[in-house]
Amino acid sequence: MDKFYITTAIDYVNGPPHIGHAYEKILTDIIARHFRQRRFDTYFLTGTDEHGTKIEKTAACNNMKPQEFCDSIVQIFKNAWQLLSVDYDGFIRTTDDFHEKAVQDIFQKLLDKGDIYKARYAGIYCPGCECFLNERDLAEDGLCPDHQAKPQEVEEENYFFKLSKYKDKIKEHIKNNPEFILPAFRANEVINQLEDTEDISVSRHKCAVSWGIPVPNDEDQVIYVWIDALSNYITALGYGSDDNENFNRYWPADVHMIGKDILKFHSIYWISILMALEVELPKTILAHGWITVDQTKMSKSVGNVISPGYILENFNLPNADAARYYLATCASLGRDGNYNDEDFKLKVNADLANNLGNLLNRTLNMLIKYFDGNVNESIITKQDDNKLAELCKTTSDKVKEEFNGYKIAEAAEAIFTLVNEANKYVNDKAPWALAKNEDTKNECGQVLYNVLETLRQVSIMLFPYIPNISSEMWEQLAQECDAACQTWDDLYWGGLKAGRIASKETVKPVFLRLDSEVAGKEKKKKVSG
RNA sequence: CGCGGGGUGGAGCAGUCUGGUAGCUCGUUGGGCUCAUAACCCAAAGGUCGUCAGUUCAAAUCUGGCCCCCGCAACCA
Repeated sequence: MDKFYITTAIDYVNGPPHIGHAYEKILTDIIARHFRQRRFDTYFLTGTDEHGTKIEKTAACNNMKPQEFCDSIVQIFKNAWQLLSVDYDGFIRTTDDFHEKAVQDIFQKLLDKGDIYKARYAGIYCPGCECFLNERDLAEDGLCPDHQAKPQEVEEENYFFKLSKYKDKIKEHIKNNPEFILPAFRANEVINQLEDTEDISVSRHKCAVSWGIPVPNDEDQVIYVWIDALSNYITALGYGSDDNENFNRYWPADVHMIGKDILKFHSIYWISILMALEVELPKTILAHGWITVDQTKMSKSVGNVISPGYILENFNLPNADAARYYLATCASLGRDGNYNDEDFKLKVNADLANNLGNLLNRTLNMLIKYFDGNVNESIITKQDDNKLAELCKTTSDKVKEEFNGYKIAEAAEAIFTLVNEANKYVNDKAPWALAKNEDTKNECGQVLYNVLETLRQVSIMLFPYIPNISSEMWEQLAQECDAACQTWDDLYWGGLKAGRIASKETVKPVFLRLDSEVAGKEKKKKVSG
C-alpha cells in the first residue's frame, strides 16, 4: 500500500485561530480524506508552535505561565478543528517532551557535522523582532518600524547554520523538480530569494528569549524558531528516537501545506536543514493563498478578522460542510480566495441545496411515489450504453487527476458538473410522464435508478469536502456501512442495490437553503485575538 | 529600475507555460416543466480579454514599453 503524508504549518499560539488558520486545515483535511479513499496509508499532521518571546509576553499579560497559556490556546485550536470536521492523525506541540529532545539531538548533530557554528555577531538587535536588523531597516527616527522601539547595540555570540553551503543544491533541486513548489509560479520567487540568503542565526541568547529549547551543553543559548518549529514535520514521526516506526513508514512528506508567506522558510531553510541532516526531501511544498474578507486582507486594526466558527454561527449551520465547501472552492490553487456573506449564501444555496440536495430529494420522492420507495431488480441498469454511467466514470477520473495536482476547487467543479448533468437528465427523461403509462413505467424506474446510482457515487466523491452531508445522502440512499467507509473502489456502476430504500419518513433535504433573512441580518463579525 | 501576484461580459473566476472560432459559476430577461428545497431545464442579452506597439497566416495567450490595483515592512495564515 502506498503511503501519503501531509502536514499543515504549525500555528503560533499567540492568540486564538481565525478563518485563515481554518482555511489551511480544511484544504489539508480534504486532500487527506481523498487520498484515504484511494487507499493510501495516510497520515495527516497538524500542530502548534509554542516558543518565543511573544508568547512569553502574552502569557505574562494574562497572568499565566507560558506553558499554561499555551495549553489554553491549544485547546481552542483543537476545538475549532473539531467543529470544522478536520480529522487529523497527529497533533504536535513544540513543547512536547519528545519534540524538545529530538530538536536538541538535531541541533547537536548539525553542530557535530560542522553545519552549525558559533560566531560573534555585532549589530543592532530589536527585542520585539527577536532578531538583528540592518541600518536600512530602521525608520527615519532610528526606531524599529515594527515595534517603534530603539534597537539595542548588541555584540553576542550565536549559533549559525551554514545555509550558504546548500544554496546551489537547493536551486538545482527546484529546477529539476517541477512538482516541488506548487503553484509553479512561486518557484521563481524562491530562486530569487535564494540569491539574497546568507547563513541564518539559529539561536538566541537566553537574556533575549528564555521560553524555548535550550541549546545542548550551552546554558546561555536557546534554539531559535527555525530548527525548533520546522523540525516538527519529522519529530512528530519519531525521527531520531527509538520509536521511529512512523518516520520510516511515512517520511518523506508528500505535501507540506503552508501559507504563501512562509514559503521561503520551507523551501530554503527547512530544505537546507534536511540536506544537512541527510534526510530525504519532501515531495511537494504547496503554498496556498490567503482568505480575504469582503476583498480586504484580514487585520485586527480593520476589525474584519473572523473566527473559524463565524460562518456556522452567522448562518445557524448544524455542521461545517457548507463552510468547508465554500472555502475549498473559493480560490484555485495558490491564489487568494475571498469570503463574503452574500456570496457564501448564493454559492452554497446554488450548489448544495438547489443542485445537489434537491436532485436527491426530487428523485427519492419519485421513487416513493411511483415505486413505493423500492429499487426493483428490473430497474437496475447496466453500465453499457448509459450516459450517466459514462459521465460518472469520466468524472471520477477527472477528480482523481485534479487531486493528483492538489487542484481541489477544480475537482469539486467537475463533480458539480456531473450533478448538473444528472439534473438535466431528469428533465430530459421526464420520469413523471413515464410513470403514467404502464408501458413506460419500468423505463421510469431505470431513469430513477441511473440518477440515484449517480448520486451514490457523487456522495463518495464529495465526502472529503462535505463529510456530514455526504453521510446523510448515503443514509437516505439506505446503503450499507456509511459514506466514511467508502473507497475509490466503490465507484463502479451498479453499487446501488435492490430493496426498499426510501419512505416518506426517511426522505428530507440534506442541505436546507439559507434563509435570506438570516444572511441579510446585520453582520456581527467575531473578532478573534 | 527591490521582489512577486493581478487587471477577461453586472459580480467572482478559469483559460496564458504547450498561439487557432472567448469558457465557468452566480446574477438579469424571456420561455418550458411540474417530480422536488420559490427547485429543475431551455434560450437570450451582455466582453474590441488594462493600454500602446511588435512577431505571426493567426495573440487573452509570445516579445517590448506604459498605466492601474494588491501583497512582501505594525496587528496578521
